[in-house]
Amino acid sequence: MGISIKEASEKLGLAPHTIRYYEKEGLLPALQRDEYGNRIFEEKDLESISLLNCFRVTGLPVATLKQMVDLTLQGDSTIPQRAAILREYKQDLVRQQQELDRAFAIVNMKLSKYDLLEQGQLAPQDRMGL
Amino acid sequence: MGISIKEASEKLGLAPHTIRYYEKEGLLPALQRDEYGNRIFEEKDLESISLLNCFRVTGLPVATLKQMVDLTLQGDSTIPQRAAILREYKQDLVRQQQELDRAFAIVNMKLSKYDLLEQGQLAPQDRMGL
DNA sequence: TCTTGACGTAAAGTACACTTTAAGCCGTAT
DNA sequence: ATACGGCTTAAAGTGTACTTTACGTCAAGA
Repeated sequence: MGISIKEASEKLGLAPHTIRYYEKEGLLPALQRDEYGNRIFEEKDLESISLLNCFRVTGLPVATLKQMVDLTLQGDSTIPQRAAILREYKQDLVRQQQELDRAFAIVNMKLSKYDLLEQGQLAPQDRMGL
Repeated sequence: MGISIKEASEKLGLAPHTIRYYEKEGLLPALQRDEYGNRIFEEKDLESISLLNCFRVTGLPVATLKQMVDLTLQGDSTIPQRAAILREYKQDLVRQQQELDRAFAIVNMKLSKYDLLEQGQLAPQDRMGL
């Protein structure tokens, strides 16, 4: 049925330690164990972890994820609080999007400038920092 | 002519300490001082710091920024190395862009689902984690 | 049987980027 | 004249998210 932490780790691209850490922090409250106490991962667990990881790598702190999980365990009455957290998080995603756009623009500009310089097409006074 | 660290800090939205930290790490090698040793910031310094900050908040480590600054100080012969760093960084920006897109999609889906649930329009079995 | 490898826990350690602390100098306002 | 606010330095401290270590259990293969 379910898979081991090693297999889950490989499917998710996360270290086994990181998954144990997430469980210890209360991010995976429904994880099953086998007769020896080993964690068993089903498809829904992999999806949960993948979602947690997606939010994590885009800047949502572990503590906030924990808060969301706890609210979810309390039932539908906490939906307004969860929605509030998500709306704030979304604002942050927008900010990150803007920063990413700016970084892209600068990198592309510099890379084309480097190309021209390597071909000797650009005068020195047209150069810029970094 | 130039402005103080306090003013620069306000213009950039960075703590004065952070700017001093960047200078100490070698990220600002050309910063001028006044007769009392106080840092003086000109427009080009603000631009440099703003660029450094843009790259930083989009995941480029301080150590890599330092590497770029050092290479730049060595002249045009290091352009190939700088271009290589920027290309790798750009790859990472693409990865971040994808993660951001996924996070946006999930957040939007959840927010609309919350809206429907609050209106009692959605059956319980249609609900999802978090 | 015994070693190997994967799993477990708890706790300490690491990496990164600041951030705070401590101590001191400088020019102006009271 | 002396206290205040802003600047300086060097070094220690903080927060976050892992990551590593140390130690122990278990089941299968040589």
